Amino acid sequence: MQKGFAASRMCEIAKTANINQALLHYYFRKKDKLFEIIFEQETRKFHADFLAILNSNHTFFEKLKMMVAKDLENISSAPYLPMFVLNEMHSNPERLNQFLGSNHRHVELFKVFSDLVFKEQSEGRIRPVCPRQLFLSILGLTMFPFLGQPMIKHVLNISDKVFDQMILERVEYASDMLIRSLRVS
Amino acid sequence: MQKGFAASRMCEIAKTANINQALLHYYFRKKDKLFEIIFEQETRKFHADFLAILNSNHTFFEKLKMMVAKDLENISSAPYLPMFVLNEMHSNPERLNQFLGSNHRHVELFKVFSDLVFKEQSEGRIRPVCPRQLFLSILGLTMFPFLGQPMIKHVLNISDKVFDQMILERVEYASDMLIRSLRVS
DNA sequence: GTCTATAGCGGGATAGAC
DNA sequence: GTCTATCCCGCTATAGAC
Repeated sequence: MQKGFAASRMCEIAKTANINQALLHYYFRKKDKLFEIIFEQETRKFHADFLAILNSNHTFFEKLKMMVAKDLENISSAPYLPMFVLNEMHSNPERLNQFLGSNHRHVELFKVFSDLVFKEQSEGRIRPVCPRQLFLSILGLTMFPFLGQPMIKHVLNISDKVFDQMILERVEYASDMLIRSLRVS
Repeated sequence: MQKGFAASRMCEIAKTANINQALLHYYFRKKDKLFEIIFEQETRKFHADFLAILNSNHTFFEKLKMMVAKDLENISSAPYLPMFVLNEMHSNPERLNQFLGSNHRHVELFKVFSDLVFKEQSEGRIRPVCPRQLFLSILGLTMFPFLGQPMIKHVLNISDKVFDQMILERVEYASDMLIRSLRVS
């Protein structure tokens, strides 16, 4: 996940797993196949958590905060995942169809979100807003710190510890920002 | 820039440039060296534009909007750049010191931004806010759509044309969001 | 299932003619 | 400067013993 598909070496993966390179091939056949399994597995959790929150009984603003919190929590436990997934889709867009093309899980997820936004909007609880822009903003606010982690640590001139602290504080900061931008007053 | 360092092929680069692979090596010696030149060159512009805006005579909110607009404009003309830069720093953090370690351009840029935020804050024109969090938010709101472009197009189920339109509208959306979150009222 | 050894090729880099 | 031909290493993948 740290190095991405092309820069990863089968022998290095085997060594890290304390097994032989031949054994690694015995289990997964091909590097491609190993990749697909990891990719699919790691992606699934995000989808499930988001959907559970959207379908819960909380207010919209509560849901927003929960999404931000859960997203930051999930990524924190696998900080290389966002870059891994997004980079692979950049350098190899065919993979997209390969995995997401067949099932429409993700498209459906956004539809649930979008319907919810329109409902809140028509009932006057939030300002008029484009659901797409809002969705991108949520993901951008949570995922970007991890996507840019090495550069950010350098530019902000902070240690690993301060970075982690910043991520903890980001739940409050990002959800507050989203909510302020949506309030009708 | 699309495929990243590891997945890029010298022969493919040569073919695209309509030259011979040997000639490519004649000019740049090594793949590494070619990479460094591109990396350094492409990174420079962002820094200069940001600094110019921060040092201009506009109000803070105007500056915010200009930063968002200029950032989106710059990235739009090189949509693969953010992923190229950030991914390379992920998979090969040593490069960071190699390029940014020696000169402190970027650290200084953030200091200018940070000082400005504190000034606005102490003079009561914006709510108290952590400059780091705000800085990350600006970059996240502008860069994420490009970092996640292939996945976003799929999840939102939109065409290239709609995506481009969305980016145009994002200047208003993102700056509005930032400003709403900072207003004192 | 787990290992050693190696096939086989893709790709970076160079030699050397022109 | 520009080309063709080629070296050679690194990496995926497999063959085959145990």
